[in-house]
Amino acid sequence: MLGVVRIFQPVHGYDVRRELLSWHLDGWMNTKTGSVYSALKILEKDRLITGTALAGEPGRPERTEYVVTAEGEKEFQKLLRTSWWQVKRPAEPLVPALSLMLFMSRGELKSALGARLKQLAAQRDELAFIRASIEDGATGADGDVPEHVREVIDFGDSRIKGELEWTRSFLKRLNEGTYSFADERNMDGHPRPPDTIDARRKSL
Amino acid sequence: MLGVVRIFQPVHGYDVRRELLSWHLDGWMNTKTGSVYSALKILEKDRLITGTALAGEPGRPERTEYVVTAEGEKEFQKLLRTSWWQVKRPAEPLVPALSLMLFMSRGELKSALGARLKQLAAQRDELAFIRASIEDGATGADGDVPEHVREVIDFGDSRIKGELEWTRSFLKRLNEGTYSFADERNMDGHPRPPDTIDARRKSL
DNA sequence: CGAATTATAGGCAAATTTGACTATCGACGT
DNA sequence: ACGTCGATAGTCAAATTTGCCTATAATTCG
Repeated sequence: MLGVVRIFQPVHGYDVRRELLSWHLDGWMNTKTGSVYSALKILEKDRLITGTALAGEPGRPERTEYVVTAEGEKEFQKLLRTSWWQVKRPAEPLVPALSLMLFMSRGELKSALGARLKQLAAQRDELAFIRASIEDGATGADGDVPEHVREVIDFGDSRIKGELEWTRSFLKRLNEGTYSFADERNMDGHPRPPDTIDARRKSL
Repeated sequence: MLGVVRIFQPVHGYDVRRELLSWHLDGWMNTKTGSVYSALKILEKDRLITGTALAGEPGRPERTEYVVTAEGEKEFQKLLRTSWWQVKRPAEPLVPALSLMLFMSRGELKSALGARLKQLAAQRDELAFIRASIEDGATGADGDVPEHVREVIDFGDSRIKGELEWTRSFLKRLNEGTYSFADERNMDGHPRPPDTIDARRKSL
């Protein structure tokens, strides 16, 4: 990401990785270690940044520091502004599974949703913890995480709240017997009546 | 995606694309035309599906139909269940821009957020429209979209609601003068007082 | 001290995705 | 009868990403 270089320049690849981690952006972007270096190379090829090989210090000759060029600065502003002005839908990892939900059994699906509720709650706790570790008025001038990174946390938290709400309402619908699952299909194609009656039948 | 083949088998590549579109999954998954065919080839290589070349009909000899193997069925169940039991965080496209927000001006950011609110509202309207086009009790047996696809819509709608809430609260914070933007930095490094005072100063 | 682990720095082959392209058939208007 | 447009069906090179690998300094720990 061009922006990271823009903030921390001059930087080398390892710095970029480190800062992405320290701002806790790794959970919301898919940036693996390897892709940082190739991204930098591509940016350099496109003349948006320029790299200088640093040999200086004793045993560490292999290090390339990058700075943003004038062209890169222009491109950066353009990218930043379109990111803000244009809403882009993220790829939701649950959607494929959701489309295939009828291949599960109603019982397992309910259990899985319960597990998801717990995991989502745990994620929110973790976010709260990270948020609390950001100092009031931090500017990022020292090595610290600047205050506005809290917005990243809050943004994520809101999305999770949204998913929590949907999960609860979906669970309610499942309990009411909505939909006909793979293990419930009988002649007429209607869903089976809810659990109480099933249980009675079983006890016969 | 293995699952799509599982539902519609036997299918060929073009079918897969068509069904993904008809279920409106394209907005939440990143599946471009080309990737469908390579995905099918990989699944075939791994023996999860088997393809049969169909020449039959007049002018269209090039067509390969796929069915899921026994192994593929097992793998399918495994993938489906881990997708449900394990919450995975999506890559949020706004997060990079959010981290770089201080490189914007407060004014433009507020305008952009206003535009986002409108776009998000429009997306919800569109989702409502699609949702309404799904018939009650549809099973997907004919060419229609099965009823449970509504859950996909509702899931997405909840995420959007979450983003809407955050956007409004962020806008409020911006109006209160929180954070110090690139165009607002003065000696002491503190944010400027809120708009009212700015306006007064301007009128002098 | 010496060994093991962690932090620093980066490379690269293989897998995957992208996006633009080819080619045929049928329907439609003119 | 002809050109065009959209739907059908799929290919492929180039761009990108992934995972795992190398190597040295620094730090920890019994």
